[in-house]
This record gives sequence, C-alpha cells and structure tokens, in this order.
Amino acid sequence: MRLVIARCSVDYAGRLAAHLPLATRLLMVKGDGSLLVHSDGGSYKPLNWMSPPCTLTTLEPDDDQRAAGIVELWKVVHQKTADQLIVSIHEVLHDSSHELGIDPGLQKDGVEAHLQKLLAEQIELLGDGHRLVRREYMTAIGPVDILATDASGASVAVELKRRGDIDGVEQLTRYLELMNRDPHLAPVTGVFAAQEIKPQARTLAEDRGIRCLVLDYDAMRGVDDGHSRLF
Amino acid sequence: MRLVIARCSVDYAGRLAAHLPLATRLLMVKGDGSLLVHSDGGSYKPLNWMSPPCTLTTLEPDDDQRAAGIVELWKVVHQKTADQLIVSIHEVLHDSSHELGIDPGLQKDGVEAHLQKLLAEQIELLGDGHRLVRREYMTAIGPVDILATDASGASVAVELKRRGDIDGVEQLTRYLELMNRDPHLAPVTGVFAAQEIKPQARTLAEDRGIRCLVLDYDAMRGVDDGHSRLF
DNA sequence: ACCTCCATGTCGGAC
DNA sequence: GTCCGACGTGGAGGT
Repeated sequence: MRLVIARCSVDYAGRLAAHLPLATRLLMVKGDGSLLVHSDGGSYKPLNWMSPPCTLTTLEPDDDQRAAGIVELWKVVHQKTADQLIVSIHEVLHDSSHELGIDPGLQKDGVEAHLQKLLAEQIELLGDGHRLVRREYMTAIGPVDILATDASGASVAVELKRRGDIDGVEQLTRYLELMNRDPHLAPVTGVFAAQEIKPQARTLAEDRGIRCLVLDYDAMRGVDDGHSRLF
Repeated sequence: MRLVIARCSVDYAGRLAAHLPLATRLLMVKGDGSLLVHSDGGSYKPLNWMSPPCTLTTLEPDDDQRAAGIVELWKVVHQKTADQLIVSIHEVLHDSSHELGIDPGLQKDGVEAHLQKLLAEQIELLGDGHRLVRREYMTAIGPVDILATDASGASVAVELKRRGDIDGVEQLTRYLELMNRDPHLAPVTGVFAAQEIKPQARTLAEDRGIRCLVLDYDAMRGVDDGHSRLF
C-alpha cells in the first residue's frame, strides 16, 4: 500500500461526472492498483475512488498543465467499465509505501441470519401455539425467511429485518400474494418482524392485514445464551 | 489526519459484533477522531471503522495484555450509539500526522435530476402527442417524477430511474393506485423509464399494465447540447 | 454470469 | 431533528 499526501484536484468520468477542486488530501493506492481519495472528515466513504480491477498509470504533464502548477498526473482506468479518474498533483507532501500482506478478513456476528436463527428457536414469540415449519422456505420468487403455523394450524409467513422499512413490507406482500394462490398453503397470513419498524412501514403493513412484531435482540440472545450477558 | 501502519487486532461491538484477527493494517485517524481500518485489498469500504461523532482514547495494556504482545490499546466510542471499537496494537511500523484542512467537497453532475430535466424537455420520447404537465408532481405519498398527458389527454405518471429495479415499479404502483382514486386525474397510466431496466422489473411492470421505456442518456444529452459530444 | 437482497450501509433533501 | 429515497451504492449468496 502506498500513502501519498498531496495537494491535488481530481476528476471522475464514468457513471457520472464529478470534480474535486484543488486541496490537500490523502491518496491511498492499494496493492491491486485501486485508489481512494480521502479528506480529513466525513465518514468511511472516500471523496472519490476507483475500484479494482483497474490500472494506474503516471503521466507527464504537458506544458500547459505544468504552467498551471501540475507536477504529476495519475490516470486510473477501470478495466471493464472504462470509468476513469484523473488526479492532478500540484505538490507531494508525503509519500510512503508499506507491505501489508493478505488480510485474514472480518468475522461477523449478529446480522439478520442470527436473528432468524433466534426467532426460529423462539417461535412462540409469534404468539401462543405457533410452530416452526421451516426457515428459508423456498418459493418461486425467493425464500420466505420463516414459515410457521399458528394455533389453528394456518400458515404464517414471516419476513425478518433488522430495520423494518417499506421495502420489507412490499417483499412480504409479494410472497403472500404468491403463497395464497397455492391451495396447499392458503390461507397464509403475514408477520413483519424487525428490531425496529418505521412508522410508514407499519402503516402500510397493517393496511394490508400484515401483523407487525418488534423483536428485542438482546432479550432473544439472553434467552439463547444466558451467561453471555452476565459480565 | 494521522496514519499508522500497525500489526493489530480489532474488535467491534455495536449494531453487531465483529472481530479482525491479528494482521498488518492501515489505521487512519481523521481530524474528527473517527477511525478507519484498511487492508491492502478490497474496495473503498474499510474492514472496520467508527464514524463521527466519536472519541478515541489510548489505554495502557494491563499485564495480561502486555504478555500477549499488546503494546498499545485504542478505544473508540461513538458518542450517541455507544458503539465501540477496540484496536489492540502489537507493533507500530509507521506513524505520521498531516494537516489537510477543510475539503471544498465534491461537485457532481449527471444523476437522476439531469435525466429528469432532459426527459421533461424531450417529453415526446414518451410517445407522439405527449405533453408535460409538471416535474415533481406532488401527491400525499411523495412526488411523482413527471406527470404528463398522452395524445388523448389522459394522465401519464412517469417514474424515472437510472437503474430500473423492482423497487421502482413498486413505487410507481403506489403512486398510480393513489392517483387513480382522484377523479380529477383518473385514469392515470404509468411509464417506468430508466437507462437500464432489469428483466424482472420489466415483467412486473408489464404485468401491472405499466409501460417500460429505456432511455439513452448520451443521445438525450446530445439532443440537449449537440456540441458537448463532439470532441 | 446474472439476479437477488442485505448493509455497522452512507448521504442528501424535505418536512 | 426525523423520515425517506438515491447511490459511481458495494458485497454475498444462490441459480
């Protein structure tokens, strides 16, 4: 990885056109030739970047560019989309290279998959008498997160989200529409379960007869593994 | 901005839990105290990070940690969510600080707004006899991108996307459902216009009687400003 | 390779 | 402030 601090301007042409006026920034060149342009603020997203696979070439500035103060030009071109990023460097303030090696990668825990596993184990959270049929119940248009039956034996399709948004309600609606055409399953009711449900999503869901269920992840994890919270 | 290359392991606890095993990485500390952990590959997203507003504190490792090879501990805590990131540093290979100043920011050009402007100007792309009523026609559930009338004078609602996905069809469907309840507007037909329309989105749209229209951004820009393509 | 959906999404605008 | 939709969304996982 090469780290360059430079006064530079940047131009991107690709899916859109964008320009960064002259200022001091960090240019991070990764081992695969990809480039990130970071300022000293904002969040993790760079001001501008080129994703791999791409190639970085250094150009000599022509006379006009040199007269404008440009001492070095970087051209980064994406190998498939032909998107390009031009970095016009006016002054290099720092330049260092470092050998990092291959990263073992991130280990995650606590995403939707985990929530699904917990809800499947604690299916009675849907209401008394509910039983799990199966997780990831496959339909023609994709898997329903959880299929269960209620106390009367009727089918219940559960759409699970960390944050319950309108998209999730639409997704569940499509599943319900399809499943209710299947005489083996119909009638199927819907439950929209999430750690947090946005008001508009709740309104839309209830308008369509879909029940909303707010899940307490910490409590569910606590039931699953009591000692993990005692520290 | 401070740049540190270090052998380190990282633990995140917040919306989920995540762990990075010991390896050599870049630690980027921004002026606002936020931290990015980058490897020498992947794309622009860091392996792990903490967004502002947050505070970074350096801790002394205890005896056990020191015996495990940890020479420095960084603790970054988000000020609102209390999410935290712990960086256990085993070896510092590089450490430099740089004054970047405030960035003037990115100037963008060519997104959906531009496409909307062009389609409004070239409304006949919808079909002969079409006339623009207005852009961003406001309804109770949000603005319809373009409202027009067809040759017979009937209303046409246009949903515009760069990439035409199922989401966009659902959005337009909600608008049409609402607008068709308004006797002043009904009957309203729908047009789903995008630079690229995904097959499943097209199927869903046509199944609902929504017409699909693929837009050629370059051609539309060419009509709008002929000289801009002659270079 | 295409298509789908998740994301510690992030970001900007409207209300 | 909250809510909502766009994004150069990126990335993983299934068909």
